[in-house]
Amino acid sequence: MQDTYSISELGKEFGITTRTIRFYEDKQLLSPSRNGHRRIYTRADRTRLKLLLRGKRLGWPLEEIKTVLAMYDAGDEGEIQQIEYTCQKVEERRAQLEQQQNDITAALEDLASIQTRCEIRMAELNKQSTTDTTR
Amino acid sequence: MQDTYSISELGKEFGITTRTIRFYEDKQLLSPSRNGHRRIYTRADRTRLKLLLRGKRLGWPLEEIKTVLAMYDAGDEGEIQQIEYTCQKVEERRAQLEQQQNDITAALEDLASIQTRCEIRMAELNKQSTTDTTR
DNA sequence: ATTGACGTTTACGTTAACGTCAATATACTT
DNA sequence: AAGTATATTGACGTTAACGTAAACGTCAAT
Repeated sequence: MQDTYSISELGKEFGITTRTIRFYEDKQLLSPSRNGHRRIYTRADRTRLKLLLRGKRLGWPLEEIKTVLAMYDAGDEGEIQQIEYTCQKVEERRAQLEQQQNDITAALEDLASIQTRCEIRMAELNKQSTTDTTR
Repeated sequence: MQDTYSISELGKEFGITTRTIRFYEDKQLLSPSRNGHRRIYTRADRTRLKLLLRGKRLGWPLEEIKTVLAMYDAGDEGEIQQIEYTCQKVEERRAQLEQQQNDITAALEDLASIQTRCEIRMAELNKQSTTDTTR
């Protein structure tokens, strides 16, 4: 485990281009420190990117991912207003995640039924081929 | 439960614009019948749209949703090639869904921990306010 | 006969999320 | 000193997924 990473190292590790990483920075989702002009990513930066990509896999737009990342930062700081706002955002996100969970469950069930139909059809096809007049 | 639906009925029911529904048709995700020029949606069409929107909530691009919808249609028809292709697609999708499931589990855990931190911070703030010198 | 609600096609506009150069800098190696 | 690898910013291009607006058709109600 390294302490810091270059932009290309992170790109390789996560299978994304450096352009993409810079784009995320441009959109203020990342803010690495610099050594001169060069970007240096700490472990915290890397974790942030990891969370970002998880959001992507869940289909969230970057703006939404940004607010989620902000929740990580704002969870134990700031005044009442800020904390209550964070709490509310947490609840919203939880609701959406639960919706997604239900959607996934339903989708998996559908896939199972499609698979069953496939198997039945395969059996049919095998039957046909064994009694086939062309043999 | 109606037998058929107009485009605006479906739009209202699912909270999307008619433009969106027509766009999906243009992309060949739907293919309603017509009464003259007017589109008529059967229950099957409605189900298709419902599945489509579920895919959207899971963050799938329309092209991917299209192949998934094709799986529903191709599950019990066609020759070996076709069925095996469908089977393979089913597996791919299952893998992605399971990945998403894991991501959701992780995200929910993170939210829980953020919530805990929020509560701790709230307690701190309450403590401060009760012993506050400004009172 | 016209108004209003609903529908149609056609076409251009917009935003998000990058890709693709190009020109330049820096550092290490040979 | 020259080459190679890796980095930088800046600018323009691209694709997906619609939005928006124009111009028109149809039918029922006023």
